[in-house]
Amino acid sequence: MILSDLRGHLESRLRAALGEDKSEFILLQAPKNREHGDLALACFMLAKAESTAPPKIAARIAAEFEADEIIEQASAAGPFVNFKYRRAALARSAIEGILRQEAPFGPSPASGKSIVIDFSSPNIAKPFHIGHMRSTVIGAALRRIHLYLGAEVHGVNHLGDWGMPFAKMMTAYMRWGEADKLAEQPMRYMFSLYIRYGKEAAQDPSLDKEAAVHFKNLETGEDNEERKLWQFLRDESLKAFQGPYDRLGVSFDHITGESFYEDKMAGAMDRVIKAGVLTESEGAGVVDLKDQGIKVPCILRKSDGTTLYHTRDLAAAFYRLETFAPDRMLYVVGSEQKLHFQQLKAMLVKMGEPLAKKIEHVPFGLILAKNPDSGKWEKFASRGGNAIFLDEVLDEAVANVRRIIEAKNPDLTNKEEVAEQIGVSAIVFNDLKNGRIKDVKFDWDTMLSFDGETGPYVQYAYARLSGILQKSEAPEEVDSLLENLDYELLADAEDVLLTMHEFSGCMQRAAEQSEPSVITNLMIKVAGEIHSYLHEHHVLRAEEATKKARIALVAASRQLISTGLGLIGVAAPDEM
RNA sequence: GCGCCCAUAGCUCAGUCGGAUAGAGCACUGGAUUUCUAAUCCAGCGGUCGGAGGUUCGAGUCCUCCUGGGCGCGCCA
Repeated sequence: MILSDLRGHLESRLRAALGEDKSEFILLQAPKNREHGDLALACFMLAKAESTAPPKIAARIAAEFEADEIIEQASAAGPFVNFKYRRAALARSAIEGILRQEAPFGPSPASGKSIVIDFSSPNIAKPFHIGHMRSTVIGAALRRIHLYLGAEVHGVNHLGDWGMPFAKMMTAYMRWGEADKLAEQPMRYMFSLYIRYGKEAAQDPSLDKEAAVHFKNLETGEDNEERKLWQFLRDESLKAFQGPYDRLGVSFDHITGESFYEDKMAGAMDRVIKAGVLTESEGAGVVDLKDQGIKVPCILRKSDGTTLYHTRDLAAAFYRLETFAPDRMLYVVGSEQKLHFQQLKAMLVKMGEPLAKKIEHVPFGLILAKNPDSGKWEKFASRGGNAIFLDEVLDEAVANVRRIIEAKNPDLTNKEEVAEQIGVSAIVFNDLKNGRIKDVKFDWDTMLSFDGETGPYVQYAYARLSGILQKSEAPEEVDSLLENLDYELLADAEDVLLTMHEFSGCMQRAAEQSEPSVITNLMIKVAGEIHSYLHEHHVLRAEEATKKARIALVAASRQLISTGLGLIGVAAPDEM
């Protein structure tokens, strides 16, 4: 049994030394300046609790602290106590933990937690454009992160396959559509009809009324024309979406769109009525939320009797609660829909449903395009037809990678495969690099730049490590790799090792805050430290014992980067 | 008008529960390669953390107000 959790070890020692009642004041933090130490305890709060001066407490804790097999020393510096790990313990815990794939470096055993993640959720009969990417890659990353942490995860693609947007498509087709063109290229053809609808509906409001009728027919009819068209377009859309999903390496546990709840909405409405919160307003069925601090009521039934987004989300929430018994229900949906989820939660609170507490909206920023005339960043308007299709972006990135490969590594064997991996990854990585709430400024130069903090930068570190490992002819088997290893010889790798130890905390934070960028940034940091280390320390030319130790370090770094990139959905080719 | 989000280096962004001297990348300048892959590394340049108050031993981080930008605000999703 190895001890991977060095911080936990120090924490429990301090709790034992200071008393359990002080445990809330034991806040360990890595000093910004690593020269101070590996972990620091700020004594301000302890000092307050004992009403003495912080430096005094710090001095006392440092003096009374006895070194052990993990902690080499504790030293007071003003109001701080700085702790330093033994370098061998630091190296051993990270390298063995990673190579043996023991939690927290490896996958955790089943936690018993169940988590539903609603993500991607594109509207059917529309092309998969750049705007759909964020929910898709953020949600997919969260799904993998929670799986790694041992949760039972239900990733749901809540397709927009019901309601008015689809009714509008239908209206356009029924007015202007031609069957043979639809059969030829369904998605492209429907998109052109959709743009036409947008233009004509702006002039002629009767189109929307017509759409409402079609929706009513769809929702009430059984085997009518609307239903057949709906089935056809849904099937075609799913086929078409598989392309981007495959390229992005995204998978779902359930593909259940809004239509899935068609027969579950009546039950949900019954619960609303039973809870006594449904009222009539201008012919519609609404739940007033003023007492919940929300001015806008929630409409569940339109005056023509048809359902809405809220009705389906309510039915979906009940269904998921009963089917998956989740601890958390995450909705990876753009920040512009914040009010919607506030209303959904408020409505459930008003109904007295504890389910409300489980619902978490995971909002993210918009993708903005630079207006060439004004120079301002603006939202992409898909209706205006200036949407950028995801395939277009990925193709462009891949083409750029091809050029770079020809320039830098023309002898690479599987160029096309690697170009696809690196190109697609660069786009995904770029999306998951910044905090999800930030708007993404879509800029071709940034998107296609592969220097510095980018996917290829991390992949390059991985490829270098792979190359060294291959040339080393080291055994693949972990036990022999670690046999008779002198960890003292890795004291010069302390920066890499300390960063490796951040993995566990980053995973927790990424999961709790639904923030995959934490992992992305850790990978940049690990890759940077590896690049620096390899520059200054030769592995294969080192003296035998040192070489053995460094090979283990290389193998562990490679494994950790592989894990991290895997979690955010970025490929790790061995050569590039 | 009301509500929510954002504002940190020229640009794009990190900054963990409030803790020591605010960090990266890009761009720019200079340097490193008979190489385990230079898609790399090292150094330099660059800051009124949007502004003003407040809380605190301590604020980029918390509170209030203001400014600028974005998003949203009943039968769309």
